[in-house]
This record gives sequence, structure tokens and C-alpha cells, in this order.
Amino acid sequence: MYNTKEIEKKWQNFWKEKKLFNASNVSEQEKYYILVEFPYPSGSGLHVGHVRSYTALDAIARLKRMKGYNVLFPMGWDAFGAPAEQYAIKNQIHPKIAVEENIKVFKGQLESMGYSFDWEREFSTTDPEYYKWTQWQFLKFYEKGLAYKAEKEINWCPNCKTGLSNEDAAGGVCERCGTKTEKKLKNQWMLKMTSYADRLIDGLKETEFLDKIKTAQINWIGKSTGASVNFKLNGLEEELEVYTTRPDTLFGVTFMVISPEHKILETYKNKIQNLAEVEKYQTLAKQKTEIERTDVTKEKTGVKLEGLEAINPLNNKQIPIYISDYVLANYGTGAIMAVPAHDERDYAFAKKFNIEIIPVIEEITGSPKENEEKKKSIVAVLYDETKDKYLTINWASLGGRLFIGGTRKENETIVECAKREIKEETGYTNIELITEILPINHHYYAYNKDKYYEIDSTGLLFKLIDDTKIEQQLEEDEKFTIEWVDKNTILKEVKDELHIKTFNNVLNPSPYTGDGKMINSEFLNGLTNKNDSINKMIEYLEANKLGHKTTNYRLQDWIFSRQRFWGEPIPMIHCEKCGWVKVPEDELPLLLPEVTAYEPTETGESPLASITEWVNTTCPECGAHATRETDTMPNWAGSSWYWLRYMDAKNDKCFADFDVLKYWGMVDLYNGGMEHATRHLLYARFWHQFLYDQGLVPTKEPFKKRVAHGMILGENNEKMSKSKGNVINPDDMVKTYGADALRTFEMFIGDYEKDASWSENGLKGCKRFLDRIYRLKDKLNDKDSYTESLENIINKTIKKVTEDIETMNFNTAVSALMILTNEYEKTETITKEDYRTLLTLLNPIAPHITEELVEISNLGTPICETPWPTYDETKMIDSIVNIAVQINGKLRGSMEVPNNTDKEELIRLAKELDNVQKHLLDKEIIKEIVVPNKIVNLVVK
RNA sequence: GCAGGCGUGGCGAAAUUGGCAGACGCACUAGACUUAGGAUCUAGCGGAGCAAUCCAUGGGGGUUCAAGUCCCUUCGCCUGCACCA
Repeated sequence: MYNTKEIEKKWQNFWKEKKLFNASNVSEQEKYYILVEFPYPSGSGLHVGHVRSYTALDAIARLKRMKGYNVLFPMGWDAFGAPAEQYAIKNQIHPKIAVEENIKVFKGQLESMGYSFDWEREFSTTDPEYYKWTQWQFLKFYEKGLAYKAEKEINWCPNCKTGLSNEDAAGGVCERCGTKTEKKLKNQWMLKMTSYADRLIDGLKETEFLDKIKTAQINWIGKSTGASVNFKLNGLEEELEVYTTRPDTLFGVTFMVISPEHKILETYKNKIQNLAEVEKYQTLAKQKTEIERTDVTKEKTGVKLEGLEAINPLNNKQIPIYISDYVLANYGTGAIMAVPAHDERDYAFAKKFNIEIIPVIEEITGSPKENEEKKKSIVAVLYDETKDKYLTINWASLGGRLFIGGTRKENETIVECAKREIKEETGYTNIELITEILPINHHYYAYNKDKYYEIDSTGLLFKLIDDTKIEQQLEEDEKFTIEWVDKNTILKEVKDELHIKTFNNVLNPSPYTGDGKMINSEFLNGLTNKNDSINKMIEYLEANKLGHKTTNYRLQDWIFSRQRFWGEPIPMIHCEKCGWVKVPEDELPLLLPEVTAYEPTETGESPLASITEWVNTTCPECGAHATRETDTMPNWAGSSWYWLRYMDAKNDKCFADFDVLKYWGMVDLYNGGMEHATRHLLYARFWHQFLYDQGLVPTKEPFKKRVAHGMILGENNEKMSKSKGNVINPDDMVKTYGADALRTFEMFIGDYEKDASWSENGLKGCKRFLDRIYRLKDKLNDKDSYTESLENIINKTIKKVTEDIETMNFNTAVSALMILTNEYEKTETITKEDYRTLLTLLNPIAPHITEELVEISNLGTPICETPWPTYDETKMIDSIVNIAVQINGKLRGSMEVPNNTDKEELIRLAKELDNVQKHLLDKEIIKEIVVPNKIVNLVVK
């Protein structure tokens, strides 16, 4: 019917020659900056996933241009990094050449899709003219003290033989090859990202990122507020500093835990009596991978330090210190105060090592009243293992089924009290204590005494050893029967809040981490609000110089060194005399040397280290012999400012002219994968905020709106991969069905943000749709304006498609165009204007075929040079509307009436319908509901 | 465990935000044109029923004249973070 290949080539050349998509840096028009993450030009070429996001943003770019915006929609290459280096090693060619080849292929594929990129601004991060400025910006970080060299335990990938940032080694696995990472002490360049932690959180307010992206960033930064508290070491000057978010529980501290790497272990080596055991544990901890160490499900391990003890600064009690790998060296101070009563991990550790548990917060049940009488009491659960039943006392109508309860007498311990109550009320004497759980603060009203009570109730679980029984000693008002029942009966019949809660707690003892009433805590006792308790404790700590309020972050500084060849050389020189010295700015770019071997070395040094003629240099300060830094920058460096370069890509005086940066401002719409939500997006924002602080860029935040596309899965619903053999090559699809069909299908495939499965039949369907549009040209008549009967739907479709593309609901935009096409097909003949509008609306999604049809049908100027159609609301009003008629909410009929028929008339007409009359027989209408132009609902009895 | 999201035909999905559930497309069925069909056109297509009608948006409950949409509860799936003190 028509040759897609020829048509596509023809129009791609047309756009190119006319330079239609080149943005201007000087314009009266309003600007709109659309950015899609630039690809890594890998050897395997374009993926159908790229097609989805590029087409989506291309559609928006084309629409915005037709709406009169000065649109910047650039494209470039993120080409430094390991894959190019691997490829170069394997094929023994320079990575630069491999990258050039790949870019050529990739660019050809993008051009074959007809994207409206501004190719005049194209660059690669590997171009010396580009990485000159990446290096220059690094020097700015260094000048401001935000780039520093530090000896640090880093994540080391033994397979890639390079260090990784925390972001690249999330979960203890190398992001690139999946190898478990190790810890390695290395001297690294670091960027002080932590000093921007708060700004990175606050700045999100100025953006319109998707909520899930904002949340992911906030989680990654992991800000928490709490207190730093100093614990004295018994008999020593030094204090052990801990970070806690729960200073309110300080009176409940019964031990401390430090990480196996903590420095006091080295400092007080000679004080530790069980050093051998401690060192053995340290070695074990080091050997574990990050994954093994942070496995939440594994049992707690640790060693008690003999010879070192800490002192709780609040009550001067001596408490033991343990080392355990559940305390991380790199968070907080690497040491914690442990409150087993109110922390899951400390609780598990205390249970395992049999450490005292002191409750300081009581859960509150019931509702507190004024003038309550206070009591201490117990609730005891007695379990008979042989019968698998629990002892209850049944008060029947006097209070239902309960466990044994009672009030504690003066000088009686909790356990004594419980045993006494069991004996008195039931007669059983041969019992054994299993568990005692944390107390509950319970409030209730006693009818028999007409009094409100506040009780501190401790729950206990006992096991029956044998049936030995003495006679019950009951008081006169104790009229109940004792009954052994199973668990289900209890869950069904025990209604009292305190008793059922106690039952659940004794069966499943756990720390209490919620809000409650403070106990055992001197000046905090009685407080019931967590924040009040925390604030009061911090006041106390600060007044007594025992600690202070502080903030902590999960985010750490950015490890910026990589031991690789294919990256930007870090422009620093080390001089024996002057220390670290910057490469002078006029010597930038500091080029990568020409070498023959790119393999990473076994020593953990970058391949650059072996190129002595490059490494050896003179100190720019004193002229003495000096050596260059041989590590290179991470892959993320080049992508941390590339959107700025697009604005002024050919500038050789600075990275971008300030006035140009001001004109383009923030990126209006930025699309990329969800996998970059916490890495690229955090690095880029940090970098940009730094440049803003230096007065180098005019906006606080780089990106206004960030959206993320869903993945295109294989036809079998699995992620496309070579090994699964479900990879779809876009080139093949373009060859068979044409670029327009592929573009249309990927827009129609489903919700843009959700994953979608590939379907070649679906693609065929879209090709059919385009063919049907093609055939419409044979229905053209010679009239100019819209066909009257189509005016309504045309205007509606213009509105729908415009809104849908702008809000990225591409699937419904395509669907609306299909509906319009169906209408055209049902109409005898269509006008040029009818046809032109349909083609224009489809043009952002299928640009080639629509332009071709405009030309061969003589519809006038090419679409890309004419404005976007507007709609007329008055033409969208339906003269006749369909009204649904319901009786009691069930559909019983429908009717066609003129628009805006009044309520009374609608009810009258509704009642005339045959089926309605049938349902009204012998019924009384009690209510008539009318929603004009929509529905009539008659409520009958 | 915490946070965010999702659950609608055989499949991908719509639903003007509380107003006729399943638009549009795929697959399928029947028919037409045809030497032929991976072309095109016509009709059908959630389930049950001859029908009137009834049942259906993961399950249960509620609010309402009216619920896919709002509230409570429960189950299942996906994503991110995860011994972060």
C-alpha cells in the first residue's frame, strides 16, 4: 500500500534540512526544556524500552512546539564506564574507538525512529571538550573543601577490581556484575554529600517529582533526630559516645553494644581480659559479606567484653559492654546503648545473653479518668501442657471469662503474688513460672465497688506440673467456676481488654516499642507523650553536660574514586612538599593518555598507575617532582551536570553561559528509569546545588518534574534478556511495520508508568490502525470546513488528545484517535479539514505517515510548520443526551432527550417508559433523584 | 518489619473522580468478498438463562437513592529501604 521506509527517510531528511527542531538560545517564545536520560551507547544498541520513553517525550516535544514553545529536546551520550572498557579489553581496541562505533549505530537507530532531537547540541561525556568542565567542576569542589581524600573502608568489588560508592553497592552487591562486595581500606577521593543532606530533602519541595521518587530519596538520605549521650567507662577517662533516637528510654539501658570495628577495642586492648575471644569475633565479622552481616533473620551473636564496663550517666549503674555485628561501624558512633524492653534487636540480644530487662514505658489500655484509685496487680495464665488447655475463671453474667487476677500486697513480689492468687482462687500449687512480661498500665471501672482504677498489671505465664490441689480460699463475693479451655475458646470468649492482651503477650513476648506511660525513670515518671519525654531528657542531658540533641543520616559522603582506565582523570597532583595540588585550570582538560593495556591491576590500582611518563610530572606550586592521581571519576560524574551543557553545548569559554542558563532555567520535564531515583538523581541534585552555591547556575534545583517510565517486558511477561531469548530488536519492528506503527503501539501499550508486556499482535493492530487512516484519503470530498455531523466529536477529540499527551496518558490519546477514525469510516465522505485535524492530532505520535498524507492529499503546509488545533467548547455540547433510568438503583431503561431537559420533564418522561411502568406497578414512589443530562433514579417501596 | 503502589473479561486496558462497568485494541467465533489470506468488510464476544431477569471490578462488612471509585477489615502481588540504634 505504501512504503514506510521511503516515507520515513523522506521526512527525516526534510526535518533535518529545515533544522526544524533546533532550539534557539534567544527567543521571544516561552521556553520548554524536555530531557530524557541520555543513553549509555552499548554495543547491543537501542532497546524497545528506549523507544517507549523517547517516543513519549518526543510526542510532548512536538506538541509543545506546535503550541508555540521554544522547545529544547537534546540528546547525547553517557559513554564513560566499565562496559566500554570491558569491550575494549576483549577486542583489543581503544575504548574511544569502541564508543565512537557504538554511538554511530545508536544514533542511526534513533534517527530511524524520527525523534525530534536537537542534534546540534549532541556531545559525549567522553569528549575532552566536555570532560574538561567535569574536571573543572571537581576543582571547584576541592577549592571549597567538599572534595577530600580519606582513608576509608570502602565497598570493593573483587570481580571488577574497583571501589564502589555506597549507592553502587546497595545491598552489599556490585551494581554492575552482581558480585558480593568486600570491605577494603583505601585512600579515596570523597565528595562531601552529607553536608547537603538537609538541602537534598528540603529542595524536593521545589520539585514536582512523583511521590514514590521523593519517598525513595528521603528514605535513602535517612534523616533521624535524637541525642548523643556519653557513657563513662568504669575507671577510665575516656567516654563512650552513642547515638540514640530514644533518649527517653535511658533509664532502661542495661547494656551497651559496640561494633567489632570500634576503636576503643584497639585503645584498651590491654584492659580486655578475653582479648583472644574478642579478636576471633572481629575476624569472623570481617570475613562476612555485607549481605550475611545485615541479614535480619539471623540470630544475634556477640561477645561480652571482660574488663571493660560502662556507667549509665543517669543512675551511675555499671553495665556490661558487648561487641556484636548488629551494630554497624559506619552509622552513628558505631556504639549503642541497649534498651531491651523497648527495642526489638536489643530484646533479642538480651534474651540470648540473658541480660536484665528493665521496662521504662508501660502500654496504656482502657481510658484514664480523674480520681482513679491506684493498684499494682497481676494477671496469671496457667497452662496445662498435657491437655493443651489454659485455666480460666468464669464469672458468667458477673464479668465473663477471665484469667486469674489479683492485687499485689505490700512487700510481695510479682511472682509471689501470682502464685498466691492461683492457690487461693483455684487451689493449684505445683506450678512453674515460664514468662513474665512487661507491665501494662490499665484503666477500668469496677461496678461492684463503683470506682475507677488505674493499675500497673504484670502478666505471667505458668506451667502446671501436676494436679496437686488444695481447697480454694474464696471470699464471699467470689462466685465463679474454674474451667480449663483451649486457645480458641479464649480468643472467642475472653472480652476484657487487659486479660486478652495479656494472654497474647505471654504467648508471644516482645519488647514494647509504642507510646505509653513512663515508669522507673525518676524525673520522667508519669509522662505519657513520647516527644515530651524525649525533650525533657535532652534538656536534662544538656544541662548536666552528659549529651546533646543531634541529627544523623544514613546518607554518606560520595566515594568518588574508581580504579579504572575509562573515566575522567581526577585533575590532582601529589607533591612530597606541597601535598595535594590542583592541576592548573589552563591545563584542562587533563587528557587520558594513549595506552595499550586497560586491564585493572591486581594491586587495586588504576591502570593509569603503570604509565610512568603520564604519572610523573612536576608540582605546579614548587616545581619539584610530583605524581598524578591515577584514579578516575565514577560513571556518575559525567551525568551529574550534562543537562546544563545542553543549554550551551558549544561554549569553549565556560561550561555554559550564565545568561543562557538563566533563559532555560530548570528542566521542565525529566524522564528516566526508576533505578536512578536514588543514585543519579541524588548525585545530580547535589552537584547542581553546589554549583548554585558557587553562583555558577541560577536555579536551586535542576529538575522541575521527574517522571519514570515502566519497563517493556518480553512477550512471556519476563524482563527481556539475551539468555531468555525474548529480546525484541526495534530495528526488526521498524523494518516490518514501520517506525510510526512501533511508536504508536508503544504509546498504546498501557499506563506509561507501569510495566507492560510486548505483544507483536498488538503492534500489528496499530499498523492496521495507521493503514485505515491511510485509506481515509480516498474518502476526501472538496469541502474545507468540518463536516457538520463530525464537528462535535472532532472538538472533543482535540481536547482529549491535547490533555492526554500533556498528562502522559498516551494510551487513551491513541484510543480517542481510533474512535475518531471509526467515526470517519462510518461517514460517507470527509472534508480536508476533518482529515487534516485527525492527522495533526496523531502527528506527535506518528510523525512520518501523517506528514506524508498531508502532502499527497494536498492538505497544505506540513504539520510540523503549523500550529496545534484548538477546540471550541460550544461545539462540544450534545444536542441530544442519553439518560439512564433506574429504579432503586437498578437500570430499567434509557431515553434520548434534548440537552438540559428540566428535572420535572425527565421524571415525567421516565415514568412513561414501558419497562419503568412495569416496575412501578403496585409500588409507591418515595423519592425521585435526578442528575441533569445523566440519570433518573426512582426510589420505590 | 517499615514506606509507596497495585488487584476490573481469555489478554493489554478504559471509566468525565460517587451516576448506564468493560470504551479502545488484541485474541477468538460466525458470515461476506476471494484461486488464496498473516488482506479487507459485516456481526458477535464477562458469567448464567429461551427469556424477563439475575450475578459480576481479589474476599468480607459499612456509608449512600446510587460504590470499581468513599470508610473499616482481610487476602494476594509488585517496587523501594531494611539489624540505621
